[in-house]
Amino acid sequence: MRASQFHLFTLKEAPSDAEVVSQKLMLRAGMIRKAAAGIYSYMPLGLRSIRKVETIIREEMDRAGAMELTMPLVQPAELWQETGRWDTMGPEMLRLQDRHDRDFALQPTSEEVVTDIARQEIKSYRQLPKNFYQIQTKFRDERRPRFGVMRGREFTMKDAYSFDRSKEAAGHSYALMFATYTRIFDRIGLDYRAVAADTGAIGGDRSHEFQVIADTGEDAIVYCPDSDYAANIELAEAVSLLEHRAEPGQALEKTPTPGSATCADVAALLQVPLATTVKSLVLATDDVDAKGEPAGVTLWLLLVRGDHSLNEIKTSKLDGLKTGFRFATEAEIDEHFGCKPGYLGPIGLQKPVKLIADRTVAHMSDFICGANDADFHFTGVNWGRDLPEPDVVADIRNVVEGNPSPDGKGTLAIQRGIEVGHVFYLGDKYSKVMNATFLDEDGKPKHFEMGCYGIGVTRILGAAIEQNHDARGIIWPTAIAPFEVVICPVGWGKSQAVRDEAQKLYEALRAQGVDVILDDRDERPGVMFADWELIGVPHRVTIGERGLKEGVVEYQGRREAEVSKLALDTIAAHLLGALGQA
RNA sequence: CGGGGUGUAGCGCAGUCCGGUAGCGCGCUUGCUUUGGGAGCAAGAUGUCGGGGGUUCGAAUCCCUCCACCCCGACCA
Repeated sequence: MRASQFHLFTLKEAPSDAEVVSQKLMLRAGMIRKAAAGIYSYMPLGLRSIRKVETIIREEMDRAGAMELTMPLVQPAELWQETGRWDTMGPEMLRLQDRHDRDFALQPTSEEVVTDIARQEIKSYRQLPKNFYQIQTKFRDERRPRFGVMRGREFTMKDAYSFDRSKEAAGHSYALMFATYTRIFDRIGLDYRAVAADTGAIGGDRSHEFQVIADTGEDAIVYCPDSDYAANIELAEAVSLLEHRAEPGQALEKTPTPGSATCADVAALLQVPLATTVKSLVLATDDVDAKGEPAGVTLWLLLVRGDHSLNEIKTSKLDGLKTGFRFATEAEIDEHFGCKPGYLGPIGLQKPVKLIADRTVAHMSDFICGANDADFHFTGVNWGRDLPEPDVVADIRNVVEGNPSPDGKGTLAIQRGIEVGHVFYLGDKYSKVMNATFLDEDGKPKHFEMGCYGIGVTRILGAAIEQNHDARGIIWPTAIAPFEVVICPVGWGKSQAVRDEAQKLYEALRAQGVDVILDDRDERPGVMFADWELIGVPHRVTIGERGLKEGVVEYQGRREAEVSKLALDTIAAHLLGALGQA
């Protein structure tokens, strides 16, 4: 490719509405252009990187025996009504009508369509296993699109769906996809980690996320440096930090704590460690009677140690809270506790509430909690003596750095991550409701055991940049760079020797299959260097008259601080070597 | 969806309080000079001042209304 024929358009300043670094750099480098909130055009430069990601995914999916197809972007409401998701998906799914007023959805995902395909096409266990995938545009009408391509509304996703005859076979499909994802992300060349993940609305018992490590990631991932334990913080198990409860050593005392409404304030005021305090959080569930009519409200008091935070995902799995909960209103709190938030505690309630203690809290003694009296806390509180044992003891907190690993092999560390892939075991959730069956060996119909596997293609670009950039711009991993090598001739317009040598090298590299661009725009060197550093091409060769007189050209890797001079006749081999290693 | 903010040239911004010929920098076009890290000089082009309505002799500026976009939060296969 010659730069004069390519559409290059770089900006010195990023549009003011761009927030994260990947979004700014992609806009400045001319890779994307915004059309509306969360909706982008992929310009030729950006599309080149997209295509490289897609190619790697295709090669590895095909290698794993999966088959590519494409399913419709506009999907009929009937299929979504079959699974009930037409009603449960909410406004995240964009709906539209055709000229006959029939309802359709822009696909946010394709379980319904693919399950419909399977039930029509797959009749026998002899046809199993099968794995269908597509690389397709998705649309999710996010309440708040942000971070450029990291959380867009329209985006490209590879979604795959496996069909198996048994749970055991589905386990093999899952393992194969896990291994395939590992190969894909290894090839792309990003620093990533596979972590156990919450299964969310899908349910099922197995799920892993592939997280690209970046400080700007939206997810917190927990891992143990001394073992292979790794999980999303939503899921990561928090063990009790106290082996067993110590005997009471202090008397219960009501202590004035004026103006100290948070655990941190109380600990500072009383000059005790934050870990001796207990935080009270109040949730509410709206009860219904047998007829489905509203039947009052149940309040739940959740206790976590003062330096810990509530994990709402874990909480939502507890009996009684599975069907949804909300934070209690001030009126409800006042009615049950006789006190405003800030000084709440489990002792001296006006009305009964369900008491749930975190594992660590259940083992604490001589702790400090609110006294249900404004500007007062209890100190020296002990279970059994000062208040009854909690109704439920459960893991309801987020782990923090340094906690023991649940596998008992060391302590936990935490990093931020960007979710770029997700593998799910679905079971028969969709095949059952859509009555998708095949005839098994025994002649009886059985529901497919399914799995689904997503990769955010466009998000990978954002994640790659979040992880790899400097003050000058993007630093692409070679595998997904829009170009592998750029040749910058200095004095293109006036030096025949420079033109000749630049073109010779360009042709030689092309003949070797190198993805090279020749900057024949006759720009000044500063302009060329700045553009290509912004765009992030990993290898640059500079050819000028000055060097040619000595028979050398200059090479600079995008990550290298210094240029190195190389003999003209060795540069092609040097580049091939550098690319081979990448 | 709740709270906050911003809309003026392709991009970044000033002008709005206090109404009176729409500006600056970058980019773009043309010419000359220059040529190893975002060149200099000169001459140019580009705006329904987010939309609609109102007040006024006169509105980017004041009032009403709608819209878009951004940030924080909540939400999230």
